[in-house]
Amino acid sequence: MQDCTHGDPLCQNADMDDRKSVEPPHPAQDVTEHVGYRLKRAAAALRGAMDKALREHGLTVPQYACLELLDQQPGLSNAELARGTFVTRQSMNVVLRGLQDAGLISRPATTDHGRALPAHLTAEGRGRLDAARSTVYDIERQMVEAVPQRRLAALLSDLDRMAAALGG
Amino acid sequence: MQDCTHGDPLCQNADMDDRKSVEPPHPAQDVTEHVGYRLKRAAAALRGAMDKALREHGLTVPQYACLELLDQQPGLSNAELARGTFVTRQSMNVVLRGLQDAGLISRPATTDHGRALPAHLTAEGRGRLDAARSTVYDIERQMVEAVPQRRLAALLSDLDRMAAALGG
DNA sequence: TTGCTAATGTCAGGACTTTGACATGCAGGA
DNA sequence: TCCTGCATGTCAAAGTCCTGACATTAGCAA
Repeated sequence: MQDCTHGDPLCQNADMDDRKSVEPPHPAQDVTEHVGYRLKRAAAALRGAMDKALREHGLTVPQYACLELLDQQPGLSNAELARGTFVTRQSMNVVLRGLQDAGLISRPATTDHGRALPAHLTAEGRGRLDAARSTVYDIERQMVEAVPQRRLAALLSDLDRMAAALGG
Repeated sequence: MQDCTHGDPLCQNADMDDRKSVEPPHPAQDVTEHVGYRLKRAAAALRGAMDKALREHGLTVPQYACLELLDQQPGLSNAELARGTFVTRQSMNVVLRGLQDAGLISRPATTDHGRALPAHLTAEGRGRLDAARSTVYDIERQMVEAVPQRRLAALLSDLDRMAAALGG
């Protein structure tokens, strides 16, 4: 059977089989067995890999996420981008200013209707995104290939279910 | 911004390698379809829920994770706790200092062998942990109950596989 | 012994993110 | 009309986290 896949000295339990048979409502005795811990671990691994890969392109993870969202849905506002990348409006505001200063996106100073300022990719921004996208997609492929293909859809669904259950 | 509701399992495409397949509304690749996006979303939801719940107990998420780890494995050092919570030694150092100032953990100023300083929960720290644990476990239960029980083990395994594939 | 490597704790600086707050603009009903 | 509620953009302050760097210590090999 599978052993402790996380290679740190923090997994000292030898009774994984017992726990699996008693998995219902009661939580496990070992935090490293908890769903939250695994989720955090996977997310941290993804974040770290993306961080390293994007640094070579002069982008941070939130910046890349912002560019990717703007590429698919041009004209998104600051608040919309914030919701799409799971950060606050204030954080996204900083990100947008950085991208704007770098000339990767453009935003009108004013608008004739409402307060939302639609952002758009510049030519340079699109180029930077295209360059960075390949490395990010490589990372994504590594993740996808690590899980059995027949379970991928279920995995995506379960991730969504968990997020929805927590009001994500 | 339109939200693509992927909560239903109908959103599964049989061929994983062909990313640009079905999905009537959006013909091309949609970032919200990517594993990384879903993972980030679920992790963000968990983080937010834990953040809100722990604030009532005067703890941050890293602080709680640190206490939980120390409860199960007393005597862990700063570096070991950092690895266990997926942050750097420096970040964990800050967390430990905060917990120490709050009187929730204790750490010797020196050691006779090596440099690692073993940390231990104080009585107050254990009490605070016990109080916070119930709310965190409630959140965890919400997550677990959102996914079909027969898929839970596979979900945990797949999360580990993805993390391992990225060198987590 | 001596030197090298790896791991640890710590400091400094910067980058990122959050909470809190305030002002602006639109849509609804009294 | 007014005005209340809601969403948005922005500023300020604090907290959090990271990268880079340095000194200390144990373990191992020549």
